[in-house]
Amino acid sequence: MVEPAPAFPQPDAPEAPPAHGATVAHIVERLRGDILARRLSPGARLVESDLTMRFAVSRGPVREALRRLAAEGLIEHAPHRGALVRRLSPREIQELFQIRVELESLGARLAAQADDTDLRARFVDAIRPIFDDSQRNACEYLAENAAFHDAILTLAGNRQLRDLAMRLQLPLIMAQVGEVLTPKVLEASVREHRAIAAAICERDPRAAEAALRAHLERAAAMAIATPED
Amino acid sequence: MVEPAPAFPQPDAPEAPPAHGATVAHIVERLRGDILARRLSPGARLVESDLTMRFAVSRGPVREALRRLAAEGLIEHAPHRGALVRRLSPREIQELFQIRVELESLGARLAAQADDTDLRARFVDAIRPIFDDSQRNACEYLAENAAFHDAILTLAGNRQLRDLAMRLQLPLIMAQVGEVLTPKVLEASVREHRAIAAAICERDPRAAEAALRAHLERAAAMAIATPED
DNA sequence: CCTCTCCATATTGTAGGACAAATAGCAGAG
DNA sequence: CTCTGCTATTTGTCCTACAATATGGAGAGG
Repeated sequence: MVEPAPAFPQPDAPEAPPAHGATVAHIVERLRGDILARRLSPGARLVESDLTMRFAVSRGPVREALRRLAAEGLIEHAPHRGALVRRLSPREIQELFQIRVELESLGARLAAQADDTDLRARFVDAIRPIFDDSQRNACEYLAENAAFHDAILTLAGNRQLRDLAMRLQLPLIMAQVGEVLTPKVLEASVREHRAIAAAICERDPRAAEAALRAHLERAAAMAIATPED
Repeated sequence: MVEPAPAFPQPDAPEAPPAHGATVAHIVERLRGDILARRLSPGARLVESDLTMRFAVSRGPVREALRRLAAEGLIEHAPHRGALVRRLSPREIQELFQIRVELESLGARLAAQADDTDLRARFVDAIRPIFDDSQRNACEYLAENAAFHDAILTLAGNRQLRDLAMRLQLPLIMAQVGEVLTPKVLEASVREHRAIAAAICERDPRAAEAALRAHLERAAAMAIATPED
């Protein structure tokens, strides 16, 4: 009784269930959204019976959804103890950033070397938002940031790399460190994005990699400097 | 009835089931072993009902095991079409090697910089087998190779990196390209391992990274040069 | 008064059966 | 020969039930 009821987003909204065969996917999406939007805070328990009621499905799909989220790294799962929303320690964040730097450096290099005219055109199109000069709030920035990094990896042309980067708890990290995103920080990030984009458009792999490394290393330093949530 | 029975490794051995709570893990291990040892060839179908009979468990654990293997990337899973043992295309292998190079380069760099005396001692101990001068067969080499690369990542001290590398279908790749491992190739690989180990022991990050890059790039070239299985 | 052991409860792990839905392969019509 | 429709296999989901385990509290003992 230490907790005043988990306070779920929608206690029992009708939740129009999707077509047959998409039940699990639906649950996964909902829960992922709740976790990344911090409607479910890190460390929160995910009890199967609660979820069966919330989504009006049986335990089977719920369990599968939890497994998938565990595979994505969004939740932790201990035998007989249930699932918890994952909480990243500063050390884990630091380690993940260290990996991300290498992965995205490779991506930037490959993107700068990409030859496909069509792909490059789509890249330019996808990153258009970063040239918008209006102020962004944290949420807008997170979306723009995700799209920008994804655009680079798409242009890079290494599908495995793109998949891997997406599955690397990057959203989780960003959600957890989202609080330090002051307007000044956001502005600096956007400027760095533009520098990276410029290097890629000019087909300068070294500059692109360097700019991306600088960008991520600054971000990592900031993220680690957030000991408490 | 177009198939003469999938010819499973052990059609219905007793399969002493482990303690409660370990059923899924048990199935996962068995199937993973079968896949990596190529007792289940790439493209083979994994039908749930067959597996329930083979392991004498219900569909629940089987489905969960398949999900976990899918998350590991060892099998592919399409809705209503079931699970197949994953088959890597040359392109995928190339892409994965490209990623692996970056990941392990980072690992080698970190390992060469590691300060922990105890960890270093354990590293030296773990890589002892690579200094054995006797001939290896392909299977022995694969085990030694896996242990060697794992030892580096352990010494590197970045747990996320180690986890990620292990879950990167590296074993699958090695199993799929295992056929090109002629004695001469093995010998060259072992020599390269020793060079990498030497650089790490001498705490020379640049040399360690360079040696590892060379090693993997040669391996990648060989792997891609294997169009057919 | 504090600590430790034991038990009741909540929750997960697994079984087994049932049915709907969707894919794939085959047969027959055009 | 190609296309259409059907059927069989397989998966997706649900339900119920029970075993096994962790958790937290009650009571005994120091």
